[in-house]
Amino acid sequence: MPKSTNDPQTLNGFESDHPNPFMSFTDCLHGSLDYNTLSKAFDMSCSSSEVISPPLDHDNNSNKAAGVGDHSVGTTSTTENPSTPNYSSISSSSNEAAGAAGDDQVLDDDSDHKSMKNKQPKLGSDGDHEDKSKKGSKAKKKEKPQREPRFAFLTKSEVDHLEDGYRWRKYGQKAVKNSPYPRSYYRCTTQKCIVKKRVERSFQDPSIVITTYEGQHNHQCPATLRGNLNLNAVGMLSPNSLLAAAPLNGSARYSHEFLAQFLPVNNQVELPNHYHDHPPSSMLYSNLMNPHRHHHHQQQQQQLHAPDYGLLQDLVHSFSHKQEP
DNA sequence: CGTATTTGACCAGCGC
DNA sequence: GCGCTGGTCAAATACG
Repeated sequence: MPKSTNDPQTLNGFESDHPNPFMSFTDCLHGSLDYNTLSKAFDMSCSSSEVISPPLDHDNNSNKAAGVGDHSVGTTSTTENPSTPNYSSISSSSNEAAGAAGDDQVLDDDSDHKSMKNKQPKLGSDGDHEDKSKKGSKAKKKEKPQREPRFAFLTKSEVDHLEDGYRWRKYGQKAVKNSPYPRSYYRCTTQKCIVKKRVERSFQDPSIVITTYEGQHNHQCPATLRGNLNLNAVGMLSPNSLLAAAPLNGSARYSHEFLAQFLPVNNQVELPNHYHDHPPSSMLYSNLMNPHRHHHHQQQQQQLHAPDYGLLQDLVHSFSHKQEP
């Protein structure tokens, strides 16, 4: 799985020493970034900024799902093309929020209960009687499993499975309705770590990959441990690949503040020359927020504006609205 | 041979 | 109640 080491951004060396107070994706992923932080961000946005994103649920779930899909995970072709930065967006949702908003399934939290559920008697397996007992317990009470926080990264990349410094094991793949691209399900391979992630690719804009993380890592980033700072999540998902951010749940709202937390890098890191041609996230970010600037990036925007289905659409629209009051 | 991926089946939730 | 859909499991397979 670690085959795919894409990450165009590793080059930046951004996080290699992200000296700042801002958190890296990695931080976020392994929990350094307190969920509350995000919540706060959202709260702020809620109170201070306009709603740019409709609850995900307003659309049909399937559509959302349809919008994106993924394929090969393990790594197909890692296109480490420094010249082709990925643009990604981040979004998050909180447990409660998730449930409350009745958000859709793409990010749906219920994946948890599903996992809890005891499915599979499956052939061969001893599941039979166990299953029964399980069912019994299930029947007793289906205490809702607590939902894990989720963060979605909208990434513009040719690589489906973005290297984020953690090790993932693929445990499933499903075809996405209305999309030629499947959705892949991954689980952190670290023991006791329940973090999961879903990778989907927009079929309208196949260059966009949506990675949804669920839960927080309760361990150090393997890459970091190895001393390979370049493998930091941020490095992979890269700041320069940030496209936009959007909350996954209906209750959350976008905000500059929120985004700022994920798009800090630019502010504190000096970019390689080639980034002048391919401005990093912040650029894009500002672009998203201020469409009238950075013309040559409007392309990206347009892609995003395209009536996509699914999460992508939501995300995109959110931004669109935000931009155009 | 151990580990990771693929793939079909299973299950729960939701809408009708 | 039925069918659809998303999410997960685990046997089978692939890969090193």
